[in-house]
Amino acid sequence: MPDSEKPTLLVIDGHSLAFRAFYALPVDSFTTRDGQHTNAIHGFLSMLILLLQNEKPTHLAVAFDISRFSFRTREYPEYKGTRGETPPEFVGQVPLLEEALKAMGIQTLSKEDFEADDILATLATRGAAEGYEVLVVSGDRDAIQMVKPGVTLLYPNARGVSELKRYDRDAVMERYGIEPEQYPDVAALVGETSDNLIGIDKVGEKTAVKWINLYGSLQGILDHADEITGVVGEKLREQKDRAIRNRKLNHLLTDIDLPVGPADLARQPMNVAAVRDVFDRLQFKTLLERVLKIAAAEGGAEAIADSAPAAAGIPVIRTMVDEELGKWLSTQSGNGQNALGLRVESANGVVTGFGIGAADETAWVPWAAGRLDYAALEEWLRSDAPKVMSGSKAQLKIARDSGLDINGIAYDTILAGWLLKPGTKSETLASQVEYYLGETLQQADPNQLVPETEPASPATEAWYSLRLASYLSEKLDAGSLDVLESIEMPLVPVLATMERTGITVNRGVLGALTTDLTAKANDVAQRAFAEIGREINLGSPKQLQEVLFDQLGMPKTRSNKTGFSTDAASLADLQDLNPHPFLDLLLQHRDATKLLQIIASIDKAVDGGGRVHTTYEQAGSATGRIASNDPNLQNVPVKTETGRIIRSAFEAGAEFETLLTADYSQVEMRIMAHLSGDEGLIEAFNSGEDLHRFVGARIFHVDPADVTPTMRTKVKAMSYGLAYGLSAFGLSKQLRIETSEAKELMTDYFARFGAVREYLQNVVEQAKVDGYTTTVFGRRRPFGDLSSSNRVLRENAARQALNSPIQGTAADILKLAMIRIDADLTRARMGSRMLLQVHDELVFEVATGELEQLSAIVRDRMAGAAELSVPLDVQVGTGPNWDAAAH
DNA sequence: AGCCAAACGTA
DNA sequence: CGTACGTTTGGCTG
Repeated sequence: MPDSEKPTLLVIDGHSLAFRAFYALPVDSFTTRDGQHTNAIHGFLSMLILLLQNEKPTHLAVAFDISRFSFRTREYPEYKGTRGETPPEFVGQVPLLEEALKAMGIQTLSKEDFEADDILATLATRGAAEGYEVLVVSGDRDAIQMVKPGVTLLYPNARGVSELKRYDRDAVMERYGIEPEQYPDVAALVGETSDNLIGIDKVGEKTAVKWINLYGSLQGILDHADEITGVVGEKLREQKDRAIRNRKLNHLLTDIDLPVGPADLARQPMNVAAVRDVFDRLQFKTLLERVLKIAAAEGGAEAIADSAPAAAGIPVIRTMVDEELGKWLSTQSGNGQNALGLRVESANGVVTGFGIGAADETAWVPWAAGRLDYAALEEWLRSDAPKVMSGSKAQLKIARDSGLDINGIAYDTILAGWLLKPGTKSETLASQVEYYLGETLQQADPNQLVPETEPASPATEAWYSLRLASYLSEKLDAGSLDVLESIEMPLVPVLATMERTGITVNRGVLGALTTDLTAKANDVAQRAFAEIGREINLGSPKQLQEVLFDQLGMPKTRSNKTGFSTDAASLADLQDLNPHPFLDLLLQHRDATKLLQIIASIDKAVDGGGRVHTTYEQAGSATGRIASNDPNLQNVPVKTETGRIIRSAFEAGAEFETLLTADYSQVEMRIMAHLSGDEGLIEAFNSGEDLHRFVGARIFHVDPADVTPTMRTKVKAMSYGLAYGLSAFGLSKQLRIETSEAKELMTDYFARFGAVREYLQNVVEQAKVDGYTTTVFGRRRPFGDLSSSNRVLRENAARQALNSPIQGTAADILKLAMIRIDADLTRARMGSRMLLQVHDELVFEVATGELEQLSAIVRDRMAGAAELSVPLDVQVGTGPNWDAAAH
């Protein structure tokens, strides 16, 4: 059999290669935003990808050492003893690497008490005997002994892992002048510093090779030790035990017991979704593409073969209307008792049909406005008969745009998947089918005019939604399921209504402000240029760095990836240390351009009716909050005078009496009081006194009336910071006070409100045990890094963990309030409408004559959304615009 | 064109 | 060395 037709078995020493990569690539350039180091993973994977492309292995495995201890260290405790502690930056990367390999369908092997090289040697021996072309990848020189006909060693050169040198028998002969199997004899004589194996003094590679060629083997040399003259001969006779010991230790075992043999290592198809998931987390953009290309190339035939049985499992699609459909619907749904999958299909925002999925049958219902034979369908859609969807809010909006309302949306697989894994970016139906069911949902390729494969029918999509729902419900714990059913699902139609309603924006106000700010920005820019004698792009941090640190020679600020920071805090520091008019002008320019940018993003979103419609991302945040985008109406300026002018452009619609805003005051602090049970804090909220004044009085031992504004500022910053895991250092930075004073402030705080500290510590401890945190309502957020050996990762995770129950509970509370307010508005058939949600605030449009009624409902529902050990305080304000309605 | 980092707006 | 987001910009990469 010619070589090209032999199966190729590729076996890799995972640790040695990853370790090489770790030292070959700079740690700093390979770090995720979260602080996870990835250089070893990156180096390893890029090498692996090259190997997959170039060698096209049919069989593949990566072997890892389990620990640094093996039968060799038992025999000789000093073995590898010179190696210092493995750097923690490296250790943390190995599990992630293993995860990536698993996603790529690559088997990893390890065996207690043995080293990876023993696994490789065993597999190489068996592979060669079974007719494989074996490629061994290892950075350990001992691996040379594995080389023989059918076994080639790929050895990384000094420059890292990007280039591998091929050692077959001839290459070993050429490089070392001996047969591969003689290499351990040479190494035994010379010694191996990296393994802490000392050789014979005065014997180097040259001498050892000469002897081997003379006497054939180490044994031969020892047998003829008397014939060797000179000092080396003496040393050999004196120290021959070393060589014997070394030879014993560097012999790789070729017959260890492994659970798998070469044949079991056949390449497996990649789990594309899992690959995406891991690579996304590692922030490997280019590598992901290269891997996906390989997956497509090699998985093509297999993937189709794999999906064939699944495809056969997809029920036949029936196309029905009217009476026939009515009968089918009532049968399949058990008269509205059983959930059916539903998919609203649309083109250019207009409904074109509905896919409906039952357990074993699916239906496609084409739809066109105004036709009469859809009575049964419309009745079912409108009814409370349960429906399972994927991405229901967008579909609901489109249906409503076409005059069809949908009730009974009981389950959304996207929201369920998010509750299972909050913090990962939100999924699509196709990605869920792939990830959870391991099947492929054919999708329309927007880049191809004539698609290669027919996209799945909406009926099939509906059927998949139904299957996913039962799968995901199994996976979700009771608390998360309760959050899904009692919070997230009821919120869907509420958000859909808010989005469709939008809010009126006065473009005149925005236009006038744009004119002013543009003039201001230009003026400030010109004056800034005059200060530095040249024109630069003030929006370019890079150019600013040149001006500040090179041209003006200012002291260096805190460093970031591109050099030194020019953010507002750094510029303020510079203004203190090295006052210069340019700094203030720059800040003014930043301010003006930022506002202009926000205005522009709002302005371009205004529709023909003068309203702006944001889109709420319900499955976007890790804590349970809702996000707003396109445009983001949750970051409209409010803190500055000019910012408030922007807010004043948001007005009540022409037919409405006024805007009403309602927000929770200090909701997160109240939740902290509740969760910690701190009696001091609870008393603070029950006393009716201003919170920060109350706390300040306790900390500084003065009467509430004597709390100065400075004291109050400090207390306020600290109180809020606590819920974020603020350190004394961070507090000192923010308040621009000495670290010692900040430390004292915190000590004094905890002396008075000790249960708060206890609670915060406890949250992290509990999360470490459970692997997740929980809100008051049962929403979970998983944490994996709380026990990480990487300090940055661990401490980041701890801060997130202590904040999540607080922020998440606040999110749950407002969501519940929204659901109940919406229900009240509907029940009372009111004309007033809920427009915006900004985390702890709601904005309403008040219909004429409804102000009192609405105000009462909003107060009642917001204050009553949760029963905490402290009251929920709601502030309500009204006015013609968002600014005026604030209080 | 697409992606990243920086910067900054909100709660 | 403070949580959670989204958007824009400049600048680099392909």
